[in-house]
Amino acid sequence: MPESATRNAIVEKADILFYEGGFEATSFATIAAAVGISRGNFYHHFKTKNDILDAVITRRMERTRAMLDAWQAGSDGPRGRILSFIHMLIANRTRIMAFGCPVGTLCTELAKLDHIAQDRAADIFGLFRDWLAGQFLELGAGERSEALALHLLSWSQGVASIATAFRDEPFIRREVAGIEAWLATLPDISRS
Amino acid sequence: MPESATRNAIVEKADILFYEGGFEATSFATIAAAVGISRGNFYHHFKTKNDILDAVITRRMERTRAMLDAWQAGSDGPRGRILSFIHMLIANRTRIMAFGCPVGTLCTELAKLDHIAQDRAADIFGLFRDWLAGQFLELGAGERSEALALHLLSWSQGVASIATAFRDEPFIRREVAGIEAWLATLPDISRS
DNA sequence: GTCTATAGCCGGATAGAC
DNA sequence: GTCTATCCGGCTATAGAC
Repeated sequence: MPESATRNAIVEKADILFYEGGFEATSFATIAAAVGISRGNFYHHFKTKNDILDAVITRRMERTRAMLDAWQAGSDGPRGRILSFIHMLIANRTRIMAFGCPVGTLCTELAKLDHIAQDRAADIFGLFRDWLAGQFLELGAGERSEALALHLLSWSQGVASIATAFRDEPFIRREVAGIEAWLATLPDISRS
Repeated sequence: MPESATRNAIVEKADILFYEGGFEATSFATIAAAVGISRGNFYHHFKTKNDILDAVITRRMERTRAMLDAWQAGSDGPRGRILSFIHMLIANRTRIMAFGCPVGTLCTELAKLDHIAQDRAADIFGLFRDWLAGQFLELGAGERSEALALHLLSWSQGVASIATAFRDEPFIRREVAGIEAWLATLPDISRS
């Protein structure tokens, strides 16, 4: 996997276009035009469409890890770090109302296509799940940590889904407030 | 809109195929083959792909209304009727893990395609929202009824999304139990 | 109403010149 | 590495026979 400015540009644009328009609906021609290269050049970097998808998922994994690491480095404590996760819903609200959650919508589309990369896409969710479970563990949730992580992941997915269907921004803010209230009810053994 | 056995068969198969494979990925040829007719015959009944989508959405609206009416006719009281809604997650768990929620995934796909029928698809959610709001109103939730309806709709969407990504049936059952517990915490003024 | 045949376009993918 | 040119197949959609 050699570093190449063109290759990086392709993956970056494909990432955006897959999110905004869906994987299948995004053609090579669309990506090539967005990058500003010919279709022929495209095939020098990626043999098949699945190769691009693979690269996009890899990119998303890397960026997700980097984001989680950055949150981890912030000295907010587990509760503050979970809030960082929750507040993505507010920060990205406009794009969520237009296109849904990037991870959830990709997983769903790949499921319907019965695509080979299904599980790799779900691994992005896995990064969030494991990181959140780590925070809940620090809060003292013990064995319930992973269930709580999945619950919170699921909650955010539901908010994204309904927000997309109804383009309802107040709904997002109301639900985020609800999540914060829920989080506040959890005991914190880390403050002792 | 004349009644026709062939037309009905087309809409019925298209409904299933759109759900299982997605709207855009499902071709006329696929539907025609599933129904057992030629593509030419197809165009006698539907001029464009959007026409089929319209018919599918109309069909889903009708079937949703019928289902909600049936639940309403059951004499369980508002809390029992809300449980009927929740238990769809269990009853349809296998298909949800494979293809997600029929309504949510359609709305999301149409959003990405920036499709004209986006709002009509969201109207199916609207039927559930309004019906659920009616139940919460009966429970005495007053002005909070619609927010509670959207919250429950969102919750079920989140469960469907995560269940699809991880194919995790125990997760579905755990979350359904969580929803039931949440429902039990709501006061009921209808029993007086 | 149902069929066959076909137009015309666009998708992914390849070959080869520069 | 980048381009142009091109192949092949599947797609939506139409025309017209039966």
